[in-house]
Amino acid sequence: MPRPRKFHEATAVRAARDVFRRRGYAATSLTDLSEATGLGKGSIYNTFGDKETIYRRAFHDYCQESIATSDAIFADADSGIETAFGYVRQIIDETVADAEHMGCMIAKATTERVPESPAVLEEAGRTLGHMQDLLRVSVIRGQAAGQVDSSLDSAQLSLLMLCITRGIEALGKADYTTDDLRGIESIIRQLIDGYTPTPAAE
Amino acid sequence: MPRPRKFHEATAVRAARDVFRRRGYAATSLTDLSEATGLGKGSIYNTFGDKETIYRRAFHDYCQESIATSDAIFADADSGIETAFGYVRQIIDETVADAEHMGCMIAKATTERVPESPAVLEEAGRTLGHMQDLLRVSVIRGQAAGQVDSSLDSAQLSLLMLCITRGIEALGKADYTTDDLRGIESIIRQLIDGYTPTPAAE
DNA sequence: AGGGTTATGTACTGCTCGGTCAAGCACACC
DNA sequence: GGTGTGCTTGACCGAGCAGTACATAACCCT
Repeated sequence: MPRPRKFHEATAVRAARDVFRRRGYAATSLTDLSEATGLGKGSIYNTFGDKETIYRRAFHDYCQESIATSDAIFADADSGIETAFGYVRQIIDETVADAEHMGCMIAKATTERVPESPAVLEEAGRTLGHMQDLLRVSVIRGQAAGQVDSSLDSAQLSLLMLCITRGIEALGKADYTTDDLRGIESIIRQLIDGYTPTPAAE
Repeated sequence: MPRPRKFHEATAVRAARDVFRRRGYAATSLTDLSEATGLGKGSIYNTFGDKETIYRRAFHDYCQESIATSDAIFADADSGIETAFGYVRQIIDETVADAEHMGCMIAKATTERVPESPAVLEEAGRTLGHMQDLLRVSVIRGQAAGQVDSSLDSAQLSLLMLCITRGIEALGKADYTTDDLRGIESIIRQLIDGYTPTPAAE
């Protein structure tokens, strides 16, 4: 009986997400969102509630998409540690390809909204945790396959790699070149490949 | 002949800096700045010009202070690579001690203001470049002292370490624990210490 | 075809924003 | 101690903000 919506909710969320990603939370006005989504303010409030809620939806959408992309990369389980390097490479490619410098929304969200918004912190933490889990599986398989020395702590190593991806993202925003970022990938690969435990130190 | 200012300019900049660091650029109002500095709006405009200019001054101040702190750490030239690890440790300590989650202003500035503000990008790039230079000297000395394998590319390795500090900063905002961050320090140290070039791969 | 229900568009609210400005004030110099 | 300079104060501006109210429109079901 009710009048149906004439817009697609997920599409609107994605449009809002891109605006937030470009401008950040505070600098995005409802008018911006209205223009980007094509919805009137009334519809926005009717559908989502206030600005904070739209942002959360948009951020959630971004995180889900990131997770899906990563899952796809890590689906190739047989390559062991190579899969993890592939993920690092993917982050580099994304960073480099991001000509508009929108940047990763997880970084943007935590930087701008934490500690003000616990919901953002929680979603970001969960998403990063997922990435680390994927990396860790890859590390462990690499250890099983003899690609990675088994004495290395897989939790620490996977967190290091997560940390490096976050760092790459940050450096990308400061205009470091593709070659610079690839150099990071290459040296960490070299260090992991060339690691042999010394008898003295554990 | 003119009436002298009754405030200390550098003190006002520091107060403004802290507000910007906490709230970010867009979310900081002139009223916030006025309250934090104790100056009237008129005085602020008279002294600094518009909001953008105050921000740049504040950011510049932050970068200078970061550089000074880092220079002090790296002044101990004899420790070679240990100095670089000390720097990483310092970033961890800062991140952990930052109970208010203000975060590093370089990260905040590049995330929020790039590409909109080229001046911010430039200042951030210069500051990060300085850090990398310090790290690189430390790496090279470490190689000379036999702490670090000489076949490793010092530019790449120093950029990797810079990258890791940026990553640590980012993870800190997502509430990773002190132990997690220390684990990152420990594993990168282990990788560098335990690296031996394989005859096959360079 | 009509009615119930919800979506939509628009005008509007009260507020706060960044920024201005004029009037007075305090000091260093004469 | 007067005078001029430029600092300070606080009222003020138009614009844009997040959010609301309400009349109207569109659809499904009966």
